[in-house]
Amino acid sequence: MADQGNIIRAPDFPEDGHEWKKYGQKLIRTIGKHRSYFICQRANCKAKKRVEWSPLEPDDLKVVYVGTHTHEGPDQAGPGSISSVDANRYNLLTQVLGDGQWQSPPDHDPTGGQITGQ
DNA sequence: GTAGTTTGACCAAGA
DNA sequence: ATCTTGGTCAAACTA
Repeated sequence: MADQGNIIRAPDFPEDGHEWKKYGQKLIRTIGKHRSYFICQRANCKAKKRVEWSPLEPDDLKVVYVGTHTHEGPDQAGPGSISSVDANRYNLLTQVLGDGQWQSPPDHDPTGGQITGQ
């Protein structure tokens, strides 16, 4: 079909190497951006991913990982090696795609029980 | 025929 | 008690 340049569509999201299944998309009015919902299709993997981007600035991509991959990376996928949890032991990861700029952290704990790395 | 994707509607929580 | 938003599920369509 001729791409209707009018309808907003998810831009080319960066490949994480994992298999994500899109299960929903919504426009968040509070931030005025679109948000797509993805879930890892890997068995035993309950990791979820959210991608939000500005309808007018597809360059501002923000990928938010929720949950953790119970399986190793896309290269190993070892069911018996759940050591990956050691790297993803936290439940929320936020990455900014594009310019690598964070919109504006409300000022959470910079090192309080967050991803302090250790 | 399968897989993946899309849209709409429903539900729940919070203010 | 009401309204709005966010999140998820199901069904349908296309490639």
